[in-house]
Amino acid sequence: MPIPCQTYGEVNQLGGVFVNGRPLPNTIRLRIVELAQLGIRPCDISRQLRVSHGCVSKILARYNETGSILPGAIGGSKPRVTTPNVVKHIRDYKHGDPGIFAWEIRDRLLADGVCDKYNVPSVSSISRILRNKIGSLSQPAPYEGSKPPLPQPALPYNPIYQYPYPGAKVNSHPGVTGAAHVSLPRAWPSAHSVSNILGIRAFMEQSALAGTEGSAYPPKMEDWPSVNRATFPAAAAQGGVNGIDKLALEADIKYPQQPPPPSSIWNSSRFVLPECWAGSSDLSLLFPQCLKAGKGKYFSLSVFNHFR
DNA sequence: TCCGTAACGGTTGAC
DNA sequence: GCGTCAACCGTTACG
Repeated sequence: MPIPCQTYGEVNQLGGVFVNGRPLPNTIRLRIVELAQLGIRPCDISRQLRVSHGCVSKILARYNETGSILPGAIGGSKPRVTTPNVVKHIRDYKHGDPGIFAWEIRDRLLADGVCDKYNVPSVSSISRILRNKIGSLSQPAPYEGSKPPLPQPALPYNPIYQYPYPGAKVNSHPGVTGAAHVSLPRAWPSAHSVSNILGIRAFMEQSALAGTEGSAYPPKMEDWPSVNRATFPAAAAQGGVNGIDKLALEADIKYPQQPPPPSSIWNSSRFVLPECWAGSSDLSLLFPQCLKAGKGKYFSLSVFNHFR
């Protein structure tokens, strides 16, 4: 039984803070995968970060499967399977054979490749379509008229859904195959992959650019907010939770507003802390790939290796 | 002791 | 604006 925590949600058995129903901050998720890649056992990661071992297991499993450390899309509804195209085919089948059964229509949708097993309408759905949308064959369907409907994709899944089909979780990144290993850096250029994230610059730029057109991430909390919050640094002096600043965690939870502009973060190859991070704790705690290069300045490890 | 996973209570967002 | 539904979340407990 988690202990209620007045400000930051609840405290788990390990003493870590979590918010029920909400994903862990990306910083923690990243650390979990980083530590796993360093060969640290999940049980040790769990204890060190004060995250339940079940959660560690889940995050690592997901990373193995998808190459992404990000949580899935929360909320929303499943897309409709009865797209205009499907309805059209149902109507065609019915028109060609008025005595056709719904289950036969379902089989034909599969056989003709109109749908696959994941998005084929149920028999009851087909019956409903026959009853409501088709009814009398002499009447045009609602969307058939002088003004055609807007085109819809054959697979109407909302792009925010990473996995097009239930039970068929595939990586949404191009060129990604199923097999993956935690201990090996990803070879593909995944915006979510740790191998890319470990290039902290890309990490930060994507964070700062979240929400801009073409960004890999929507401008929401799920997308790297915790490292660009004005509240991020001060919490170190207040005692971290899970090795992560409380305020950073809180910032993650509350969807704070504006990340610093990229230009304020990156100065050429140097990572320059935004002013709002003044007095920051050592970022290398969160990002071991960063090397402190002086007051408020960090180098990414790759930059360091390049110049040494 | 470690790990995978089902159950649980919770949040979220499309409809 | 609100309720419903079905996604997802992390924790906990169990084997």
